[in-house]
Amino acid sequence: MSNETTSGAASGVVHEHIFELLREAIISGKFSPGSTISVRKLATEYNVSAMPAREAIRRLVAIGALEMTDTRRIKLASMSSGKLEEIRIARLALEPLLAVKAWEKVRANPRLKKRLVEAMTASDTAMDAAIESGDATSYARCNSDFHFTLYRASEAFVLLGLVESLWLQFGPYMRIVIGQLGTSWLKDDKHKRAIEAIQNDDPDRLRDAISADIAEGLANINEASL
Amino acid sequence: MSNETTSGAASGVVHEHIFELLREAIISGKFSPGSTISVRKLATEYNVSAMPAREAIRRLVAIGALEMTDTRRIKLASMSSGKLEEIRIARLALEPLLAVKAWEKVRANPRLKKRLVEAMTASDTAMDAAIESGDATSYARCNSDFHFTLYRASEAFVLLGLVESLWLQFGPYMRIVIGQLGTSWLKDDKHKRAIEAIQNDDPDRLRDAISADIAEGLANINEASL
DNA sequence: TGTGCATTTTTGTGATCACAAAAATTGAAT
DNA sequence: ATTCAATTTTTGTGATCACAAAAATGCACA
Repeated sequence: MSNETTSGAASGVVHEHIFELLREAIISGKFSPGSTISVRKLATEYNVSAMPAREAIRRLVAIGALEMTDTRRIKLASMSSGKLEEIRIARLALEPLLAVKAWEKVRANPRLKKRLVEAMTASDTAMDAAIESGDATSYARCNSDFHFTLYRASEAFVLLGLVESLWLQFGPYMRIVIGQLGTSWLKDDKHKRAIEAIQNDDPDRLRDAISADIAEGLANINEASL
Repeated sequence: MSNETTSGAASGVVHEHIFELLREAIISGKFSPGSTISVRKLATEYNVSAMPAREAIRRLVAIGALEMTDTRRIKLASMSSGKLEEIRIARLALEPLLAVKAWEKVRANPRLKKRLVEAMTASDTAMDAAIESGDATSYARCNSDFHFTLYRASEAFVLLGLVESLWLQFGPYMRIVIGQLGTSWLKDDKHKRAIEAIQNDDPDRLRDAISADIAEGLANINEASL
C-alpha cells in the first residue's frame, strides 16, 4: 500500500529523497553521536520500505558521514583529535579556494554578485537570530547555509563534493558543542567580513575571513568536546 | 545453488568485494568512458546476485567515480576542462600535504622509513618496467600504487578518502591518454625525486616533487584528450 | 537504401523474504 | 541484588520478483 510517500516524494526517486532528509538531519545535528541508526528504523521513521533507507545509508557511509562498526552497526562518524586536525587542514586547503572561485564567478556580473551577497546576508541574519534565541539547531543550519551559498556560487562541484563530505563529518560535533555551551558566546564577525570582502572585490580579505572562520569554529570543537 | 561465490569472497561481505574489484578496474582503466555499466551486467560478470552489484555501484556513484545520466544510466564519470582544473587544484592542495604527513610519520623511525622507501621504489621500478614494455594498464596501476603507498603511510584517512575520490575521477582519462600515446614518452623522474627527498628528510623537495608530478600528469590529460 | 513506428529487451528502483550474527532481554541461581 | 546463561529481538546482507521507463531491435514502407 502506498508506494509513494504520503508527503509526496520531492525528487522522483525515493532513496534520493531519504538521502537528502538524512543528510539534512545530520548537518542540523538531529542525531547524537552515540545514537544508532538502522535500516529498518530509518525506513519506519520516513514511512518507506527498507530499500531506499539502505541506499541512503550506503551513500552516507561512502562519503564518511556515517560509519559502520566492526560488527556492521551504523552510527555517526566518530571524532578524534587527529581526525579533527585532518578536517581542519583539508577545510583550510579547500574552502578559501572555493570562496575565491565563487567571487571570481560573480565578480564581473553585478546582478549575480548582488544576489550572492543578499543570500549570504540573509543566512547571516538568520544565524544572528538563532544566536539571539539560543536555537542551536537553527544556528547549525544557517551556518551551513551561509558557507554553501557562497561555495555553490563557484560552480566547482568536484571541490564542493569534497567539502560537503567534510562538513558531514564534523557537523554533528559542532552541533554538540553549541548544545553544551549555548549560543551566547558565538560571534559571526568573520561572516560579515567575508560579505564585505566580496562587496569590495578583495579576494585576500575573503580568503582570510573564511580561513579565520574555519579555524575558530574547529578550535571550539577541539576545546569543548575532546 | 551456491549462495557463496565459487571463488570464496575475499572480505567477509560480498558487496565490499565487488566494490574493490570495480574500483580496481576503474583505476586500472579497464572501462572506457563511453562504456555503460549496469547492475545486472556487473552481477553476471562477477558471478554474484544483483544486490552486491547495486551496492558497489551506489558507493562508487557516491564518491564520484561513476555517474548517473539524466535517465539513470550508469557510466564512468565524465570529464571536462573545468572539472580537470578542479581536480588539479584539489590534488595540488591535498596530495603534497599527505606526502609530507607521511614523511613526518616515518621520519623518526628508520625501520618504517626504510620500509616506505622500499615499497615506493618497488612500485617505481615496476612502473619503469611497464613503461618499457608499453603496458598502459600496468603503468596506471603502478603509478597509483606509488602515490597511495606514500599517502597511506600518513595514516590520515580523511584526507586519503578525499584524494582517492579524486583519483577515481581522473584515473580512467589518464589511462586513455596513455593508451593513445603509448608509454614511451613517460618519465618518472618526479617519483625518484620524491623518494630521494624522503631519504634526505627534505619535506620541501618532497612537496615540490609531488606537485610537479601532479601538474605534469594532469597537463598530459588536458593536452591529449580535451 | 533510408526512415519512422512498433515490439522486445535491458535497466534502475522498490518491495519482500530468508538467514546468520549481534544485541537486547529475560530469568533463574546464588 | 548481582551475575551469567538462555532466549528473543534487532539488524545488515543477499536473493528474487514486479514494474515502469528507457534503449535497442526489428520491420514495414517509401
